[in-house]
Amino acid sequence: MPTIRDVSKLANVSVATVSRVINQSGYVNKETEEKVRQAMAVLQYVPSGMARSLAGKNSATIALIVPDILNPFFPELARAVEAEAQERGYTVILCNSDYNAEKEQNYFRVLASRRIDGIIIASNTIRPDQLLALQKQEIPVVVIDNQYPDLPILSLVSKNREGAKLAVRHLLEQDCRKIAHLSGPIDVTAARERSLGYEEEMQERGLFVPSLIAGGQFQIEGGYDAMLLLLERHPDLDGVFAGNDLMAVGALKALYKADRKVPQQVKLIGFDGIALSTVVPELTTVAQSITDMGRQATGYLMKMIQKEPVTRRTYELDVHLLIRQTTLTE
Amino acid sequence: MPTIRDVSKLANVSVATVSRVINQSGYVNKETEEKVRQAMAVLQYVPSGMARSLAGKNSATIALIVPDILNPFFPELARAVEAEAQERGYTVILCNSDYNAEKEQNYFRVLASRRIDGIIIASNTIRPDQLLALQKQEIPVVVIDNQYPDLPILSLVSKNREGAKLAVRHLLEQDCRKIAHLSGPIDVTAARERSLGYEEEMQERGLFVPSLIAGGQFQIEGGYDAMLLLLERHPDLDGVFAGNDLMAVGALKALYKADRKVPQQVKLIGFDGIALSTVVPELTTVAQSITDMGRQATGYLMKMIQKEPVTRRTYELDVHLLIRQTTLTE
DNA sequence: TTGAAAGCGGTACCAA
DNA sequence: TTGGTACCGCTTTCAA
Repeated sequence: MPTIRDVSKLANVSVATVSRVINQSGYVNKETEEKVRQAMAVLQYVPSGMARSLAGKNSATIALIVPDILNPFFPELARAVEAEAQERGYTVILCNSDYNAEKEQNYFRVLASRRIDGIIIASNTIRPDQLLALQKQEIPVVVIDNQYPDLPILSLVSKNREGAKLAVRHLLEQDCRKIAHLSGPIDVTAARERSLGYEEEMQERGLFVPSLIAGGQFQIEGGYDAMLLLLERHPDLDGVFAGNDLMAVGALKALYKADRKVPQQVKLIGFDGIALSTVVPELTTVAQSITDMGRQATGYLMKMIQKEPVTRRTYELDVHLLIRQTTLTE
Repeated sequence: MPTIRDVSKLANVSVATVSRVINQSGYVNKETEEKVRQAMAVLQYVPSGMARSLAGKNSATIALIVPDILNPFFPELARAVEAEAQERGYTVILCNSDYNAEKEQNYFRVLASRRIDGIIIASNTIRPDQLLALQKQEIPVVVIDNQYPDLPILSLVSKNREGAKLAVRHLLEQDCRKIAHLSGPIDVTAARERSLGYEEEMQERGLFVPSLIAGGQFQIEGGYDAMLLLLERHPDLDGVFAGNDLMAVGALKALYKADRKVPQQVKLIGFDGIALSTVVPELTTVAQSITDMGRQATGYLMKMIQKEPVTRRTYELDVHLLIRQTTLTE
């Protein structure tokens, strides 16, 4: 691979000059610049990103840490982050922690050694003090799907509570009265918020019964098991609000197995709006703007990296009801 | 951030010595080593990966290029690649090309500038000459899901043709006689192979009719549209072999819309074995060992990176039938 | 407007 | 066993 020196020799100028034309910095004579560009073209020269980072300051690389790349929510997020980053000349390192705190720790070591410019974290295993530690090391961090109200941490979350209320209200409008809830892991903020939204809305109408709630992982399995449990407890339930779409799919399977017709006997609504939710029958869901979330997260991170002023607080994104087949009795 | 020099001062040794203990290379006195380790711990020293790469030779980074991160096949693949790479101390850069040749070209520039150690490519937009060019630049490449029989390119593919035959035979055993096929994009090797398998198997029994084939993208939409088309052409079809699981899901939706009962009236089988295929009803499919594929690809790549001898040819992976609900009349 | 040279944080060869 | 030091490829003063 040709180096900057090769170019400088071929163009008969100093490396400093070549560097200037590469970076469009400082004064360079038009003709000189042309000579240099010629030389670069001839040699097919591509500057070494590593050397640049070492000499300069930034690595033009950010990391995205997700807890479960198999959950379609995260590929969608990754896609948006990656697209936005690429447009700004940044490269994304994908870190999949598999909900494993140890793997996550390992990532932090690796990322530190790479002098990453910033991190987007969508993981619930992480503790706030770790985030603060990163910031003290001057590493900008944006958190997704988790919030720390009293800490100077920039985070992006959907209006989970509000979305849950939308969901419950929609079920009520469809004449459901015995509405169950499949809640996600309590240590996940989003899951808690959604459960709270459900609870508040049900309380308000005097419909709340604790045994209508069953918990599980944010996965198909978790939804399946929880649904089966609820059907046992309340064979007459007529509506289900699942903590996320994956759980809703699990619930769908359980309902199918238990011979409940969806939506005729039981109406079902999920949360997330992942593409997969267009199964048969298509899932009604509370959709998050996953792409917006990814793009915005990347945008905020870039601002922090460029030391532009950003308020480190929680930003909330709108959600909207996506009414499809599982709640409609046509 | 502390540097190797900070450590050397604190430990009262030279940077060379510190470097030796970091890399466990050369002779170092036990006690000296201990001193150095102490110093590293005190300073919380983490060597700069960039500097190491610049001075040494490799970047300990590989890239994974996928055409569509939203297709669950690829997150599964990415997960495996990432896991295997991490175990070997490598970092993975994820590149999502969205089936866009231009984006892909851009990636090549970026990756070259980063002096990536190797690339795993699961993209059909790429041309063999580009792969050869990479190899000429000493950049090891492993291709997934595409093959170049006459070129010295290491590639990993599932036994697509054989899998297709398995699928068709299974449908035949379930008494299907009018079996349609939703084929993927012809420029994707895997899609072609699967179509060929279907064709051969049908020909052999004198069941082949060209109009039983309809093509589309390897996505839900593509399957949906193709299925609708086929139903129009052959309202009496009783079996469907979809080019991949996503298309099968689309087909499921179309069949549902057309009021065909699956599996009672029409039996359906997909290809891939992605987790999502456990929708309702659960999809029978020809499963690839996606995780194996990812791990093996990474393994071969590592061998090439370490200049171990590897035969650059096409390696085929077994597939197996995963019989679930869409082909079973209980 | 251009060039010389001092780093950036390591590695590795050669002496001591 | 250890240390001195010349790079790796690029950026960035500082002078010319």
